[in-house]
Amino acid sequence: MNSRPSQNSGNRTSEEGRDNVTRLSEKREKILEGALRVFLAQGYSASMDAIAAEAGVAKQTVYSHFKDKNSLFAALIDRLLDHFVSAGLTAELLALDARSFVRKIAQITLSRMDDWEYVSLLRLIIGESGRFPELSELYVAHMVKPGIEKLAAYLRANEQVRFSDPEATARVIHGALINFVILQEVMHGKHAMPMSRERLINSIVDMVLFAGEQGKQSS
Amino acid sequence: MNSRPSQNSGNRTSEEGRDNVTRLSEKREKILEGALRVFLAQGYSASMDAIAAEAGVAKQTVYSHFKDKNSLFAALIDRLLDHFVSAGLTAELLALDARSFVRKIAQITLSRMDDWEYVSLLRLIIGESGRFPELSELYVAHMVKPGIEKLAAYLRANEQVRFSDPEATARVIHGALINFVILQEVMHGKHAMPMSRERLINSIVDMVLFAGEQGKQSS
DNA sequence: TGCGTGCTAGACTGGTAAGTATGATTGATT
DNA sequence: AATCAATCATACTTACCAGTCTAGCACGCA
Repeated sequence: MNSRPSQNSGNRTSEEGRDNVTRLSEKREKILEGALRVFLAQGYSASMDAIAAEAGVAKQTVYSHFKDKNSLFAALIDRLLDHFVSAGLTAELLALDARSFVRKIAQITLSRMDDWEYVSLLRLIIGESGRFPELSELYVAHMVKPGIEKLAAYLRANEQVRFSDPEATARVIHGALINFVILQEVMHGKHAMPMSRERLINSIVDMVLFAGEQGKQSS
Repeated sequence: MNSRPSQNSGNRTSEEGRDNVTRLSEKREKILEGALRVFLAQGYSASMDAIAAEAGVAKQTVYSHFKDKNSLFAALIDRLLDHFVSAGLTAELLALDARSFVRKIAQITLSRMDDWEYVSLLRLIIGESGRFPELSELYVAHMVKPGIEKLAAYLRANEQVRFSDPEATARVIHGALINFVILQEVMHGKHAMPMSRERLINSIVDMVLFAGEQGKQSS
């Protein structure tokens, strides 16, 4: 179990002639990558020995870059949240008509179902939201809130649809999408209750467009 | 930390004259109740000593009723799933008109936000869905699938609405509701992005009714 | 050449936890 | 009164783990 030979046997093989700063961040990078794999696979209970081994680095090196397990974990989640912050929702999307816009948003959101890292991160953040409420609040503040707000802003601004409460409507759309990811992938529901993404997307698009249309006619 | 005096000091106080079977299940019950509080509060990493102490029972007694920690955990989750299996969705609800029906379903689902046990169970099952995939599959099979199927059956049968894909529509509704619980309570999002249940419910009801109406007119 | 820095492997400390073992107590049964 | 089964408190074994410590190695710099 811990008989990992660890390729680099204590010496710096000649091919690394970079400056200090670069080397420093290289180790830090390796540690974060190892921590990513181990934490996402095993949860917070993963051992620091396992992380050091996975990173191909001495345990002491981990502690020279991160104060303790908590700090490493928090730094990793921070990093992951940065990485996943929806770069989507910008510029060209906003120019789309309502039908294409909603469909595109849905496709982008659901495409993350294929990303093991994203699915594991979701599970980890929800699972540790008792022990680390700050981290789940970070997730909400950095990934959920901006996404819903942009979606709501689009719904409010677009001429083709009108909702009495665009904020709440945005939540319905977002919730339907994210919960699909949680049900199918995080909770392994795809075997017991399979459903194609297209069917979900079509339903969402229909509901939004029909309801948005209706909103225009009344009031 | 473990200086808990444990009221009952090794003797059965006279007021319990029940038969063996009753006493047996009484202990088992106490253990499960202690395990419930401790597991839901601390997650699977809770210690067996803590559980025994919380249950007011000797550790050995725990092991005489449950093979090991895994079995106790699984038995507890089973029990909790049974307890939460939506007794709703029966009889009188089905007789309601579409608007009242959807609203009622939504209110029932969201009312669980106030239930600490339900919120903690959700967090626990999702968090441990990596380590215990069977349990999350149990959750899906026992709580999610029946609920969505009943909802879909209603949508399919009701005359007032028509959807091209009632199954998918049911998922949208369910996802919007459950994700609201997860966001607001499990992930502590209610401070960063507050929203009243009524607003969400109104949006869902509007979307469902407008879209269901539209489905009738076309096709 | 010699020093400092960042790293390495590995041992160690102190604490916690799962599961087992022991021996006593108690109430029910015979 | 003797026995049995369930329970109790406590201590033990084994294992893991966070975090520290040691001693040595390799590279860069002066």
